[in-house]
Amino acid sequence: MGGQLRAGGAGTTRDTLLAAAYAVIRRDGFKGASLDDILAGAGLTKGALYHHFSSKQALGYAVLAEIIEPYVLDFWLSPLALCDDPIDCMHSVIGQACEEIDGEELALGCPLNNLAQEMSPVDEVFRTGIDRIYRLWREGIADALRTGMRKGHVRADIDADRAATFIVAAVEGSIGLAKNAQDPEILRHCCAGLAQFLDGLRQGDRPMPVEGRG
Amino acid sequence: MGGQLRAGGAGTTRDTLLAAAYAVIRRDGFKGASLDDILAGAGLTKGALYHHFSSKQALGYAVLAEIIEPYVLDFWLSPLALCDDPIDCMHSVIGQACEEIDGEELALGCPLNNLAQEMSPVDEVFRTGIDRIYRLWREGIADALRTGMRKGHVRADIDADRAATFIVAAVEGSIGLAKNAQDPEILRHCCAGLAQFLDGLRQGDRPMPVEGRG
Amino acid sequence: MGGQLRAGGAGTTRDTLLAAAYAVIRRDGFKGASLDDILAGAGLTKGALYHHFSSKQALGYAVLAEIIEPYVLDFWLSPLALCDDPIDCMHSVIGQACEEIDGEELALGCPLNNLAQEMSPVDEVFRTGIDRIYRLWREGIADALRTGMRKGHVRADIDADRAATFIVAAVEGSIGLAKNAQDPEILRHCCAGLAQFLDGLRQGDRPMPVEGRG
Amino acid sequence: MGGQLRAGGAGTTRDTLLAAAYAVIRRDGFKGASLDDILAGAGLTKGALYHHFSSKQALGYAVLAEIIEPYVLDFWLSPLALCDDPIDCMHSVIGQACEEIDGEELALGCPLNNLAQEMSPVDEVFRTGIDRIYRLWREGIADALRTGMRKGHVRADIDADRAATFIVAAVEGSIGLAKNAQDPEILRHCCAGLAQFLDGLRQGDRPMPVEGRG
DNA sequence: ACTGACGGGACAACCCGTTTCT
DNA sequence: AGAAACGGGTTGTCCCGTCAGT
Repeated sequence: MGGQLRAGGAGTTRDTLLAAAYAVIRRDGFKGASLDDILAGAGLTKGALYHHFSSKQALGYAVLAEIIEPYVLDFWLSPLALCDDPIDCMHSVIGQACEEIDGEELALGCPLNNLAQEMSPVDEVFRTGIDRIYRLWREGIADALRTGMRKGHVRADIDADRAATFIVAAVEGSIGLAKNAQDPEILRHCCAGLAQFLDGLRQGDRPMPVEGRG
Repeated sequence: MGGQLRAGGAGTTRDTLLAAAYAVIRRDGFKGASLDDILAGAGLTKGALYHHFSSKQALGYAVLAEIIEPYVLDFWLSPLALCDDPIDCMHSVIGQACEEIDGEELALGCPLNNLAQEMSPVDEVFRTGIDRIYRLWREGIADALRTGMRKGHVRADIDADRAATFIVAAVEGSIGLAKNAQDPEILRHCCAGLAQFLDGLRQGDRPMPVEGRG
Repeated sequence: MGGQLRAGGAGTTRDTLLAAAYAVIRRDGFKGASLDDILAGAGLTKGALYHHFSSKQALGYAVLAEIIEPYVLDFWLSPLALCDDPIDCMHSVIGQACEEIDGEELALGCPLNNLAQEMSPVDEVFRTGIDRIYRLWREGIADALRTGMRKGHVRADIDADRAATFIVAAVEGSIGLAKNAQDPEILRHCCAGLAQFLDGLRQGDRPMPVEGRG
Repeated sequence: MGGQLRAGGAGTTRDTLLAAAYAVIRRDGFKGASLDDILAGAGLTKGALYHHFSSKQALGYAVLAEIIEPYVLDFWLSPLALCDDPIDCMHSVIGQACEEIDGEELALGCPLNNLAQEMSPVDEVFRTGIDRIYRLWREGIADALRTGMRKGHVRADIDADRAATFIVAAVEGSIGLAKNAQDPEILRHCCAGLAQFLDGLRQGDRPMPVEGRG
């Protein structure tokens, strides 16, 4: 494809469209995102959009696969590949998430969860693409937990797949709750609960006592 | 609201509209729900709707306040008012939720979370109404945990508000994850993780061992 | 239906829409007819149109069934029901058509043939509806010819169905040719040829000599 | 036109475009034929098209003049130049047309008539070009009839121009009627009627008896 | 000679609200 | 109280034409 010609340089028109679409979709949802808004944000016109994408659906699928998927997997999984103790690692990733998500970012929620709740009942392609990301996310955590078991950091009597699934669910639920409350305090409380659950997975049985009441 | 005037009689036109709106909104989201679809489901016409509600927004707010709020609070909180041990009680409520949510119900997700993720960033009235329900839900659980502390069923060194917030977040996250996966197994795994967290709150320190790997 | 309420009075909104659509479709074809043009001609708006018709297709089908079909059948068949000699009768109908079709009317052609040539290869519903009209038209002529045979006006050794089919084809072909030429002379020449064919069907074997050269 | 410059070589890019455009226009009409479809069929892109043709209209005019005109005139007129008896000759040409036009070909109708009915009221250049072809067609038949008169094959008391015009009209009407019916039987019936008309033009006055009823 | 990106406009479909009338 | 007609606006889609680049 002609795309190869400029694969080296960043900032193709296609990338501009994806970025603008990502921003509007995140704010207004997929159905609520108007193409005119996206195009205004990208500084382009209908002709450009329909040259690169056959439909609004196709644009949305590309945003999911090329923007959201790498972002989520990179943020949550790549630290796990480098760390020694997966529980320590997840603690720090969650802490980082709590810090980064503030102000306007907080009110927008998780782009993956937003799409999932809106589109999965009505669009099978979206649902499949989102399911793929969730599966990779869960498998990445489960693999890290199993590695941690072999190294003696994680209790061996737990089911890594189930724990990973619950961790993902709790993360998404926490962000979603804080998004609606528009209150970073809520997010921190949830992160504390999640941290408590993570500590329950540590080798050495006895969970860490919860930090004193605020 | 005017609904109180005819609260005695069942099956009013207003109730029919609310029920039909609830069904369509749950499936298609609020923006995606067309008034024509709702009206067709109710067997009524525009005139009836705008006689009872001033706008689509007003209809949505009424669905939230009169259908979703009582449903959520009744399902999750009323058992806690009757039980002795809140942790046992929540175990059974969660178990009930896991059983009830299957097939088509599973794919539709939690009506409260659906509305929250879709509307809270773009409609402040919705956000406030949803926030109210989440707050009541969290307070109900926190109150039950505090009562359980006094009775000696719950560890005294935890923060009841934080734990309650995390529980609500984990519940919504679990349903949301299972909704996208369309897989009741996912929901059961998440419930097991949540149960594990709940057991960590028990007086008597040592968490229940997780059931053996499937 | 509510339509019964105003069935007695002429000039319903629906009729206005049909008439305006007929005019624009006849001029620009079905695909070329813009809804905005039709609505401007009717003095109405989108809301009115989509209240009465579910789509542009549905509007087109209604124009075919409620405007074009009665017009064609009434113009060509009702005289045959009253006449004694079908060949005399068709002579006069064809003569009437030649006179009526002039100027702007000539350049627009036959509305039935226009729709047939444009839509029959790409829209099965149109094709079926048009085929129905052509069938009724052919059958009406064939019945009249058979009646004429019994009365001794028409040769008994011809196939009435085949003759009727050819007559319809020749009529449409003649109008179509004159439409493109925008020349009423062409139409008159064709009508003369058709008249010659009709005379060949008369009882008394020997065809009328053609009128002398122009 | 520039086409003459490369008339010697077959399979030029220009010819490819014309062939692809002819195929799509025949199926979808001129307005309905999208340039993207034509280009996809030709395996070329916009740049190639607008290098050879200044607009979609120009492409259509070229299809008419360089594809349709030679095809129609060659099919209908060249046999007449070789035959001795024009009526015998037309019988065989019509019979050939009846045999060749079947299945998918039947449903597409006559490319000349298709263009005429769609475009002649809205595009004067098309109308003129089509009129030219019809005129040449009619004149070719009329000339053959006049030659036949001199040789004694054709009745001398008819107007050759009028007869030729009616023959062309009847041919187009017959193909058009069969196209809509999607029934080769209709076409055969019409051809029989046309054959009957042709026999009425023979020297020797008495028309051939029609074949017995089917 | 030909490619691909892009501009800009038009169209059908849909949707929410209002109003009139029964 | 409710049915039906209608207004007015927005959205996704598609399509023709141009232009810089090779």
